[in-house]
Amino acid sequence: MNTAFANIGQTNSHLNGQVAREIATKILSGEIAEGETLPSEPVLCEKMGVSRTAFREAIKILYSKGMVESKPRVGTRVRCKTNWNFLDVQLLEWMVGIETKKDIYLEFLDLRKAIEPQACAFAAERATKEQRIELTTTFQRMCAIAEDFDQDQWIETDAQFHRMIFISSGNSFYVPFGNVLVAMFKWFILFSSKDGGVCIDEHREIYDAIMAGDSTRAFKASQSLMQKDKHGLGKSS
Amino acid sequence: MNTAFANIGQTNSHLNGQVAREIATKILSGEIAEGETLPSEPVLCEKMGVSRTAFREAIKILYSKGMVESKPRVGTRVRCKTNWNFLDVQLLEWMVGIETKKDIYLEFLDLRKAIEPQACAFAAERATKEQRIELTTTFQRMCAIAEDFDQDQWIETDAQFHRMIFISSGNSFYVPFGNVLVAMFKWFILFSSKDGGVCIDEHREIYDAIMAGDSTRAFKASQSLMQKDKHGLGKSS
DNA sequence: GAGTCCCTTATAGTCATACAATTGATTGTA
DNA sequence: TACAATCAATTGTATGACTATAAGGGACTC
Repeated sequence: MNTAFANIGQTNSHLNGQVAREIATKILSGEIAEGETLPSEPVLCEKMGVSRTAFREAIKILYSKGMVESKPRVGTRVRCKTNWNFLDVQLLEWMVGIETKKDIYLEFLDLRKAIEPQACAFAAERATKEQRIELTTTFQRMCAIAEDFDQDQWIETDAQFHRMIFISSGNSFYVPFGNVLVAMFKWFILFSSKDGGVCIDEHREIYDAIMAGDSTRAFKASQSLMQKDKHGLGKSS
Repeated sequence: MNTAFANIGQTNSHLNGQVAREIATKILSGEIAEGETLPSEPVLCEKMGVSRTAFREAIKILYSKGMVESKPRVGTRVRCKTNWNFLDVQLLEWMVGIETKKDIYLEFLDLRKAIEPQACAFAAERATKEQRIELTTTFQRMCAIAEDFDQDQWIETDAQFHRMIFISSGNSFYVPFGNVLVAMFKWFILFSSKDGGVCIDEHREIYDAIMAGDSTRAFKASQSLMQKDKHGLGKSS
C-alpha cells in the first residue's frame, strides 16, 4: 500500500514535533492562558534546549491550527479558544493525557449524533465500488473480532469502519470527521473497561443498509446505534 | 478588544505564508497529485527564491493540515486527500480562486443541514449571558442592514450571526464550524448576484427561539431556513 | 494639558551555511 | 538467493547574522 495513503495519525517524533506537543499541551490544559504571550523565542529555545529553527517550525504548527499568532515586537500570543481547530487530529491527540479534558468525548458524541446518520445515508447513496469492498472487508474483520473478542482490536477496527463510512459519503467536509473519530477512539483504549459486549447486530444493520443503497434505513440504523451506545464506542453498556 | 480574540481568518502575509499558499493551491487544484513527491528542498527554495528556513516553515503548515508528510531520503509527499483537513479555515481560504472547486459550497451546505439545527438547539439551551448579548447585537445589525441593503455587509454580518450560534452551543467541536462557515461566506462575496432579498424573518425566528430558550423551535427554525435557502446564504433565491 | 510626530528598541521574520540523522538503494558476501 | 555492510540523497537541526515590524517613549506643537 502506498504510504501516502496509509497512516491516519500524524505523530511527529522529530524535535519540532515534540516542542509543538509540549507547548500545545500547556495551552490546551490552560497552563498557558488564552491571550497570554509566550516568552520570546531565544528564551524558550534556551529553556527547551532546541534551536530557533526547530522551535519556529513548532510554532508554525500551532499557528496553523489557530492556536497562536505571532507579530514582531509583540511576541507570540495564544489566540482565543474559539479559534482553535478542535476538529484536528493532532490537536485531539495532544489532548490525550490532559486530565481535565478526559470527558470531552461526551461533547464529541453530541456531534456524532448530528452528523453520522447523515453520513451513513450519503454512503448508502454514493459509495463507490472500491469503497463498498473496503467497507465489507472491515466489517468482516469486525465480525471475526466480535467472535474472538479483543478490546484493542475491536476499537481499532470499529473506528476504521466508521471512518470508512465518512469517506464513502462523497462529501469533502464529512471526511475529516472520520479521522477525528479515529483519534477519539484511541482515547477509549486508554481508559475503557474490558467488559461489555459489542453492538455487532447494530453495525450489521448499518452495513446492510449501506450495501443495499437504502439511505433512510442507514440513517435510522446509525441513529439507533448511537442511541443505544452511551459512549459512542460501539459497545452496549 | 484584545487582539487575541479579534480576527477569525489567518491571512499570513509573511513569506512562509505565501509559500504555503502557493504550494497548497497547487495541491488543492490537483496540479500536484496525491502521492506525488515534491522536488527536494534546495530545488524548490531556488525556484521560489526563498531560504530553506522560510520554506520549511511553510511545509510545516501544510503538514499540520494533513496535506503532506516528510521523511529523510524520501522527500515530502502529498498525502491522500482523505487526510486533508477540509474543516480548516486556512485551507478553505486557499481554495478561493480555484476554478474547479467553486461548487464546493454545495457540499458544505449538506454539512450545515446536518449540524446547524442541532447547534441552534444547543445554543437555546446553553448560551451564556454574554453570548446572548453579542447575538442580540449582531442580529440588530442584520436588521439594520436588511433595511438599508448592502450585499457585502449583509454576508459578513450574517456569517457572524451564524458563527455566534456555533460558539454559543457550548460544544468545543461545534465551534470550528462557525469559523469554517465564515470562510465559506467570504467566497460568496466574490460571485454572488446582487439581487435577492434577505431571509430576515427566518433569522428572527431562530434568534427569538434561542433567546426564549426553546431548543425544539430553534432546531426547526434553522431547518426551515436551510430548506428555503438553496445557497445557504441567508438569501432566498 | 492633549495630541501628533519621530526615534528608539525589542521581537519576530529571513537568510546562509554547516553538520547530523535517517533511510532507500547499491554493492558485497555467504 | 538471502542477508549484511556500505553509500548517498534528503530531511532534520544548529548557529549567527541581518532585516522588517510595530509598541512605547520622548520631544515638539497646538
